[in-house]
Formats: sequence, structure tokens, C-alpha cells
Amino acid sequence: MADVARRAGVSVKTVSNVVNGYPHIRPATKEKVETALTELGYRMNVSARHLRIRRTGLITLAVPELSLPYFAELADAVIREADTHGLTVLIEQTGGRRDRELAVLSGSRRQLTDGVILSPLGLGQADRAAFEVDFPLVLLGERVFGAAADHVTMNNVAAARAATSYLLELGRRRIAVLGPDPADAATGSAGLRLDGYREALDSAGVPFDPALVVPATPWHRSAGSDSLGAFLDGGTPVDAVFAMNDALALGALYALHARGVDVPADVALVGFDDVDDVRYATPTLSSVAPGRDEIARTAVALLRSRLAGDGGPYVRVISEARVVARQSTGSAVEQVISVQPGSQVPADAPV
Amino acid sequence: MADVARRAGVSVKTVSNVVNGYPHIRPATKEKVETALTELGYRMNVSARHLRIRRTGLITLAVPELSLPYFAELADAVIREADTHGLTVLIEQTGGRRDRELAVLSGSRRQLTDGVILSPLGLGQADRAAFEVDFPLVLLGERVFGAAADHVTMNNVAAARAATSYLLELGRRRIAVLGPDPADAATGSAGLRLDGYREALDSAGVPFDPALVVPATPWHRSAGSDSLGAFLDGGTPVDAVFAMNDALALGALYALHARGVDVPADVALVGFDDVDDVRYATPTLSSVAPGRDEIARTAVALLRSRLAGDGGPYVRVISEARVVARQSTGSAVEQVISVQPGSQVPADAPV
DNA sequence: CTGAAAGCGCTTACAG
DNA sequence: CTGAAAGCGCTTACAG
Repeated sequence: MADVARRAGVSVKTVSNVVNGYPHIRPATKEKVETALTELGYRMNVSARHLRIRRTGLITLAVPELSLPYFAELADAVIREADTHGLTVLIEQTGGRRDRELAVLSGSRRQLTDGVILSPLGLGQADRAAFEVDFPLVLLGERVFGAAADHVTMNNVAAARAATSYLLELGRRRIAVLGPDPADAATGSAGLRLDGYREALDSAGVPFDPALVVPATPWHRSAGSDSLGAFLDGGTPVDAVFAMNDALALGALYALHARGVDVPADVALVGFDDVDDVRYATPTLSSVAPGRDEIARTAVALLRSRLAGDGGPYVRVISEARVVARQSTGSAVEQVISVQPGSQVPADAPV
Repeated sequence: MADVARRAGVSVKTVSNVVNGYPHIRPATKEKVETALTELGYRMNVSARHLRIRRTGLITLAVPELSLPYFAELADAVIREADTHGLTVLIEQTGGRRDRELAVLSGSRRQLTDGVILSPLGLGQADRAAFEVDFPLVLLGERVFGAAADHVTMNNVAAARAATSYLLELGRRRIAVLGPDPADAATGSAGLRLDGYREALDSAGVPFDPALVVPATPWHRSAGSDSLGAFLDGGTPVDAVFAMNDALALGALYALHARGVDVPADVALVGFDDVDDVRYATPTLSSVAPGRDEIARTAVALLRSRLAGDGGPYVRVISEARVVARQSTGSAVEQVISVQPGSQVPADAPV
């Protein structure tokens, strides 16, 4: 930069002003500087800039794994959204491991970025204190509520209730629920979605049958296939499956096909997450869309606002969710069956 | 760091040595420093460090989109591999757009990282000059050969030949090839895989029938479904489909099912990439595994070696590929049908 | 509108 | 094995 200044016959301050697009520069000066810039092939040393301005323009997105389509699509959306604001995203894969999630909050890489968006899986309600950090942090998902951080989540109970109600309206009465984890806290996705399932049964006057609860963990396709397969082999009558995510649903579909069960004629199937895949399964899968783009947009917006110095109380933003009907519930064309509105509440509001 | 030094009663040099794990420090000194470090809650300013050592420990991985499972899985593998060497990965999504790929090589973000792994899609053979850059660069894939950069690719011709031969050995004779792009250069994935397909037909003495070439672009599920659907509706007899990637294959499977065509009884199907999904399709999909982990490992190793100052001639590393048989070709259990060995040649060797 | 100069927080020859 | 000091390349009060 000093070389450029010398060549252009100005001070480094002026060069800096030009490089950073500072407005009040005499056109002639600007021109001289720009010529020198290109002649010398100047390239900003960003580390020096970061050192000086005490900010890197990088943010961390920590998710369990990119190989899981839901997180790959979320990462895609967050990267795009950050891009539009001049922010660059560093992705950390935690594998859902508690120690790696903690490392995201305090490890050596922490210092690389200005803030963190974390989708915890290993950390739970008991680890709330770990989220009291001195940098902007946005939590995603349903593992932790009420922490001292901004939080973006979806309306799990309402969405699960809507999906289950939809199956009930189709006349299904023996609805298996695939995915609960007996060890999971009540506030995890599994607990909330199970609540929604039960609420829907209650409203319809259909008794809850524990025999229709099919645990499956982790929420991967293989677990969905294995768990539902074993359940089907057990002979419990069933006419619908509500899977707690799409990976489980795709695994379930595989298990159903393998046993010659027709979907949706014999068993209707609804998943959760609305990942791209479900539109190419045979039959195409009905699913709950959690509002992925809205989640990405909100998470980045919250981080930016904190980065800009917003010191207001932590908030919990709930995204708008939809139930999307496709062939696996007998819908020939894709259609939105119901919309669960989003909202915003204080982060420490009751769930 | 100066504060820590003062508190520990040593110089900043000693603090730096302790923080960076420099070996020859008296244990008592080390202890004193470590105490001061924790008492003061010291956290390294990484920008200052980067400025000083002229390196960030970050590398760029530029792929079309994370929503495409192949690239999500590749990113996963590259992140893991980089991790084991203390490198952090910054992912750029280019959308396969030429301008964005060029921006990866010369845009403002370029200065953030020490080197780049780029999987080009918009840039082609004609843009070879764009790869003459003054930082370590590793190219992935089949869009560009012979550029002045290290290159990791797979044995496309051999792998496509093996996949086609496998279908021929199953007795299939009317093998449609899904994915060629008439506009694509001969050295792109499509051209090379088509070459392999034709070579296999030739060896088997089966005449090449242009009516069995089914163009499809981009290589997404929807294009696979639409293109193969239209082809099937045209009534050309067919008993197998070789799809140029798994997304096309999954789309093809959808189109086949939609028309009541049994896979594999009526039509056998082989995809390419061996993404996770294919093991959960119904039927499970046979596919060509390009050696994803080896590609990730090699790409990172090449970058590290250049970063360490290796000035040797550019190389082209060809990964080991396998044909994996599953239900879509009548294989009840997953099995490796053939292995195409990898190799290493100068980057400017003929393809 | 522009200049001269200090300082961000590290690392590393150079001495000892 | 450790210290004192220079310098990496920027930005920004402070003057003018």
C-alpha cells in the first residue's frame, strides 16, 4: 500500500480510502490511485485489515454433518444469505458430538470468526451455561431452549400436530410414529413432535397406542429402515407412518417396499424436513417443510444485528412451517395442506 | 500477550513459545506462563498471527452447490481430511457459473485462504489460462485437462466402460445412456463417459445405436426424470440404462416406476458417483464409486505439499474407481464388480 | 479533501 | 533457554 501511495504520489491514507470506496475523494486522485493499484497488481492483505478493524467478516456455521441432506441444504441457504451481506461462512462439522460442539464455542478456531450459528445435537438442556459466551451466537433447532443466546426454531408441536391431523383426515387410524428416542429430553425434536402427534390424536378422539411408537436413532435412513422393518415384522396393524424426519421416512419407505406394502394404499407416509430427495422418491413423499430459507435468513439477520451492537434481550424466532402433500399420502400433485404461522418471543419464554 | 508476559514475569517471546508449543522451555517457566494465560483468559488474536506468519491455515473448496449430494459428501470428506492436518475449509458455492468460478481465483475473498481446491463446471478447456495463478491450486473433475495446476480426477473412460460391460455381461443389449450433452466438450465428464460406453459396446461387438443416447442437462434428478420419461414415451426398446450420475439415475428410476417398468426385470439401471442415497432407493441402485475419500485425501495432500514449497511439475492423480452392484442390476447383496486402478501422470499428459 | 504517525497483536532474527 | 526490538500491512484519530 505504501508502494502504491508512492507511485500515485499520495499518502497511504488516500490509498486506503480508495480501496475501501470511501466517498469523498477527488476523481483525479482516485484515478491516479487506481492506475497505481492495477500497475502494481495490488492485493489487500486481509489479515492486516482484520487485525486493525478487529473483525474478519467470517461467521461459523456448525452442523452435525454435511452428508445429511437437511444440513447440506441449510448450509447452502446460510452461505447464500451471508453472501448477500458480504459475510463468509466457515462450516464446522460436529458429528453431533458434545465435545466438538463445545469446541466450536471455545476451541482454537473460535477466534477465526466474528460469530457462530450452531445447530446443537450433542449438547442439551443441561448444558445451557455453555452458551453464555462473549460473542454473537445463534442457536438452531430444538435441543436447547431458554439459553442466553438468540434462537431460531420451528413450531414443532404445531407442525407435528398438523401432519398427524392430515393423516387422520385421510381416514387413517393406526398411525405409527417413527423416531422417538426414549432417552431424549422432552424438549428435543422428538419430544416436541411426539407431543404434536398425541395432541392430534386427542383432538380426533383416537386413543394413543404405545404399540405404535417406533423408536429409531440416529435419524438416518438405515435406522428408519431397520426400526420400521422390525416393527412391521412384529405384525402390529398399521395404516400410516409419521416419520420424525425425511431420512427416517425414506428408510421407512424402503422397509415398506421390501415387504410388499403399498404406499399409500396400505400405509400412508409423512416425513419431516422436506429435503429435496423426497420429491424424487417413489412415491414422492409428503413432508413437513420447516421454512429452511426463513431459518437461514433469520439466523444471519440476528447475527448481523448483534455484530452491529444490538444489545437487546435474546429472542426466539419461530419459523413458519407447512405440511406438503405428495403421493405418499395419495396426493397426485404437490400441495400445501396447512401453514403453521411463525412468531417471535423472548428467548426465555416457555416452550 | 504482553500482559501475560508481565504477569508471568517473562518476555512475550516466551509466552509465544508456550502458546505455540515450542519444545525447549523450562517446565517451571512453562507452568508460570500457563497460569498467567488462564488467569487472564488469554485468547490468541489469529489475525495478528496470520499477518505475521503470512498464512491463515484456511483453504478454499469451491463446488457448484452443497445441495447436490455428491458435492455435500465431497465437502464432508475434504473438511475431515483438512481437519487432520490442522487446516480449515472455506466453502464457496459457484452454482457452476463461470464468473463465480473466476471470482474464486481472483475475487476479494481469494486473499482469505492459502490455497484453493476448485471443482469447475462453468470454466472449460478454453479457460485453461485462468488457472495460471500464484497460489496453490488443485483442480477436481473432468472439465479441464492439462492446465498449469495439480489435478485430481477419476478414470472416467475405464469406469464407464466397466459399468457398461457389466450391463452387457448381464445380457442387456439395448443400453440407453442418460446424460450426454451435445454442447459439452469431448473431455468433459459426459464426453469421457460416453467414450467408455462406446468402447464397451465395441468390445462386445454390440453396434452403437444413436437412438439410445438420451441427452439430459443439468445432471439433476428432474432432468433425469424428464429426459428418460420422454425417451420411454417415444417407445424405443430398451433393457438397461447407464446414467452419467446418480441424480440422473434416481430421476430415471422415478420415470421408470411412473410408467410401470420393473427395475431390474425389464430395465437394469446403473448410476455414477455412488452417493449415499443410492443405497436407500427402491430398488437399491448400482453405481460407479469414484473414490471420493481418496479424491479428498489426494487433493488436500497436493495442496499441503505445494504450501510446503514443493515446486515440482504439476501432476494429475487418477483415483481408483469401482463398479458397485446392487438391486437395480439384479444383485441381491451389494458387491464390487470391478476395480479400475488409479495412477499418477504429469498434469499435461494426454487424456 | 489529504498527510504523518501511531498502533492493532503477533513472530522471529539477533543477541546474550 | 530467554529478552528487547523490529516489523508484518493495514486503519484511523489527529492535524492541517
